[in-house]
Amino acid sequence: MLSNLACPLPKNIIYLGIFASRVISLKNSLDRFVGLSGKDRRALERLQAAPLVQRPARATLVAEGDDPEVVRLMQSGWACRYKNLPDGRHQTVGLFIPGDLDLSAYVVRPMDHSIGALTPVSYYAIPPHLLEDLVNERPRLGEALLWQELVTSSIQREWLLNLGRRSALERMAHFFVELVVRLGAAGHGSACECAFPLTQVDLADVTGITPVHCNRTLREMRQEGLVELRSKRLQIPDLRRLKQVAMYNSNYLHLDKESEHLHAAH
Amino acid sequence: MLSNLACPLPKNIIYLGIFASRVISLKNSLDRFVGLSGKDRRALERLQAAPLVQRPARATLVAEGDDPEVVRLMQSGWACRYKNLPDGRHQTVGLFIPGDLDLSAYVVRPMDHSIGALTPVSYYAIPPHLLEDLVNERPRLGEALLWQELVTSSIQREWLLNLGRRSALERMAHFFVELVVRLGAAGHGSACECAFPLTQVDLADVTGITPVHCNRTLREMRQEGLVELRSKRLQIPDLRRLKQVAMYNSNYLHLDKESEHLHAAH
DNA sequence: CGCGCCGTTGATCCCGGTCAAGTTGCGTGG
DNA sequence: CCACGCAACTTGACCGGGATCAACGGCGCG
Repeated sequence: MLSNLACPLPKNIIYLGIFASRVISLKNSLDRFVGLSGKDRRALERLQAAPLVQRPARATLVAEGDDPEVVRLMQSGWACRYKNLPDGRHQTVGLFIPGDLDLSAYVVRPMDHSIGALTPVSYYAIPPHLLEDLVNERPRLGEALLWQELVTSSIQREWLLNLGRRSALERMAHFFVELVVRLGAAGHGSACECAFPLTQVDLADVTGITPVHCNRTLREMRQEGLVELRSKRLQIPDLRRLKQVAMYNSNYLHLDKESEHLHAAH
Repeated sequence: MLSNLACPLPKNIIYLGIFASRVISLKNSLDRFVGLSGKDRRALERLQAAPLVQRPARATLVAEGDDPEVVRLMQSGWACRYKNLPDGRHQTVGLFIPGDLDLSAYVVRPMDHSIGALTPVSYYAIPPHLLEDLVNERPRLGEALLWQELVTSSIQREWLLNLGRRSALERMAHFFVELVVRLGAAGHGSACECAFPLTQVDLADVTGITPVHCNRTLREMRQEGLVELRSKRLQIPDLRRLKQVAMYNSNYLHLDKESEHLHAAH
């Protein structure tokens, strides 16, 4: 599975900048959810003690059946969760971008899916007990983690709707919109453009179609002026129209909690 | 949406028996995950203070966009989560059976999906603050709730694989196996038989196909001797074969934590 | 220079969707 | 008691989105 993806996220440099204060992205994302006090934030900074692991594109970070030993906080690059069937079929069931957290190891149990690097990645390998201490000390952080998990769960439900009821073109449109929105919220890319390091095969794995049909659908979208996909970058000429095509409803990302910051911070 | 389902879970009587000690099923399910101490269990019993709500079949328990005000602990009957598209298409994205918990309200935010009763249901309407107090007092319970949520998430991932890569027949087979296993683990039904109050339309909503094709697929399964579905009961003559057809792998339900009970209890 | 990954396109097939028309069975009201 | 209505289930005929199989071009890298 090791390979060498030619264009490893041009924006990595920016990610690194954002992570100058290394856990800031996680703090931002947790903060958005529940509102953190100064003490909560300082407690979070202890995560910086965790080692930073680097892996090449296409590396398997954790395989189905493994007992994961660390909680992973993505620092740069993209990764995905995926599941296999014994006859070779497989489906991507989730996407990690920088700032995303994988809590699989937080409550120990064998993995029911695998995690693979889509690009070269780096992540903090956080020992579960470190997180556990943190949560015992600052219960609000535990709530924040539950929040994180609930949002991940919510995205999965939208993907279920995607795979169950949207057409191939609608699925791809929906995925593209979700992508710019999530990346935008995390501080990468604008409202209508972002990095897109996935191959067409990767994209087919995400959308539950075949690579061939993925190619044809992309051509159609290109001809319709819905998206442009060149040199590992995604451009959306008319986001409003793409959202219409995708029947996109942003409610499932729960990105609108900013107003509630006031409640807990002090 | 109100209707009158003729056969409201013959086993309700048994459910009621099981709930003689009303939260026992929740305790069992949480206990399986993390192991609870005597104090944890006694704390859980405070949930009995929550009011027991009854709703008819086909009632909407919570609608997309609502701000849910209570955490729901299913006591009897079946319910499901579902999502709609503006043009009328919709997809079931999760199933509630007795003992299941919906934490949507635990961290307040508008619902990104709806919850509907598939049969007459009753559930405990737990005020979030009650749960919050419980968790602050007994952090282990917070961990148990996170566990619950992680397993729910895991089931959703398996459903993603289902919708993305399994054929109609495989999906239905997989759903049936999951059902007997989950119901069995919750103490309802045997390894090869259980209640099945869903209509073919409900089943089509779950499996992401049309009711017509659902009917034909059921016929095929019946002819193959894979399942029998009569008078709201599901019978599986040869569970092993059905599992093979479904390419079923039980790892995602994480039902094998019993051995770890010892760790925390005292 | 050649191999392998990625993207692209054509030809053909088939699973599952769509439309339409029954049938069955139960609950309700005359 | 029967008539009616409606929801669930069933089946047939046809269609089409997407899968499958196969081939080829571009290009980065060893």
